[in-house]
Amino acid sequence: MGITERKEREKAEMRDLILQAASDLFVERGYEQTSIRTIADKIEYSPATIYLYFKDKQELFHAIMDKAFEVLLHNFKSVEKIAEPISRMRALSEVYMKFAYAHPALYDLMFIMTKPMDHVEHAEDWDCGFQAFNFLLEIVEESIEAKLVNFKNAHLGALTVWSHLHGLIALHIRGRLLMIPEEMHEVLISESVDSMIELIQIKK
Amino acid sequence: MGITERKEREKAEMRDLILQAASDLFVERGYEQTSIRTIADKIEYSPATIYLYFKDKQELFHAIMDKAFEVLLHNFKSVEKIAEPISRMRALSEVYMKFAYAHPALYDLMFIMTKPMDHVEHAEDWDCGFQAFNFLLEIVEESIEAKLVNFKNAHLGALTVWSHLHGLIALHIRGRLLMIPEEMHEVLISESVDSMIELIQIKK
DNA sequence: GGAACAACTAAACAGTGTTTAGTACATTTG
DNA sequence: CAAATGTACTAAACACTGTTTAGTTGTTCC
Repeated sequence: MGITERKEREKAEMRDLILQAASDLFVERGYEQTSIRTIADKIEYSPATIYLYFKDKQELFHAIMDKAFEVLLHNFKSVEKIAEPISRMRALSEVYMKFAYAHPALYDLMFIMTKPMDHVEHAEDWDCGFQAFNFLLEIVEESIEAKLVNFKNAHLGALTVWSHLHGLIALHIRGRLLMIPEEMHEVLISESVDSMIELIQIKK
Repeated sequence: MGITERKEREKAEMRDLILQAASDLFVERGYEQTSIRTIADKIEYSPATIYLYFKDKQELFHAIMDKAFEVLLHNFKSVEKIAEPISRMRALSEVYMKFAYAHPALYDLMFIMTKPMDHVEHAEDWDCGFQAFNFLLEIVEESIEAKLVNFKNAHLGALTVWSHLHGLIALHIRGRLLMIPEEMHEVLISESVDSMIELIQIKK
């Protein structure tokens, strides 16, 4: 019965074709400028076809977000081999920042835009986000146990680190750092991350 | 010649009427759901009239943002009387957080949304943001001079504090804290701010 | 009273996300 | 093999969006 398998494969390929075209257009032109019609044009199908593979535009962009999280989580895994928790936290922060700078549009989709999250209310619907957060959470737990860091609990520590990183990126991506000369941005942001990781450590 | 004055006053009143209607609709239904037509309906004028007072939707929402910044800056002024810089920074942070929680839609407009900023490229076009940042900058400068805080320079300190506050609010407002139980959010966020202000101080 | 000007609007334009009804082809069945 | 079923796709429409144009109405000025 190879025939149904072939159909399934073709279906998956078509889904991927749409996803890839949408992702490319989104990265180069943004969300608003990526209309269902422009995606359809790019893959040379009619707009209605896209609705045979995705419920609506939101679901399509949620799928793009999921793929982006896969990349981020894959990058995260590269720091797992670092034994010392503080070094691992430093490395994780760097991977996170690098991802944001390499793919600002995708970062936007994952952590800033409302659109892909509008119908996500429960944690189960955002498994990818959960996994990424757990990565940080475990590092903080280990750091607390090793008395390297002085947070009341792991959630507080993880939230503090994450919100600092996110705040820097979000203000930058959304153009709110106009009051700081542009040539200072990069240096200042990486200095801010460094100093934050210094500050949270317990002084000996 | 009171006649031209009356006309000017009427023009300003009409502008304010549009602004207020748009602001109300935006706060209760969001940006997308606040169309030029719904604003026009609310004030019982035709959609085209709105374009006699604002170049486009973006300019209209930029004006709403400006008004929101006026409120924030007014709130900021209430901490000026606090002499001790660290206490003043703590108070400023609280005012900032309280504003964000009281007016999440406006906070979004001021610090997250791309729309009102799309045609703002130079600092001069964002005077309000500049003023708000300076408020924090001066406190950090004073704290550094008094050796209460150990940042290399004031810009680094201000960016660190602001991005942390913004990160917490932005992740919360845009629904990215799903991995943390909702009942913990408020406590955790205020604990995070407190601990940050503790950490940046020089230990004696 | 007639000209100039201002405020306002109806209607249209080009775009959006999405749905419906129907076509054309591949597969399965009698 | 021919007819029936099922699947993939699309043209066209619907109800919306921001914005512009041309034209109407009413006020102000000489």
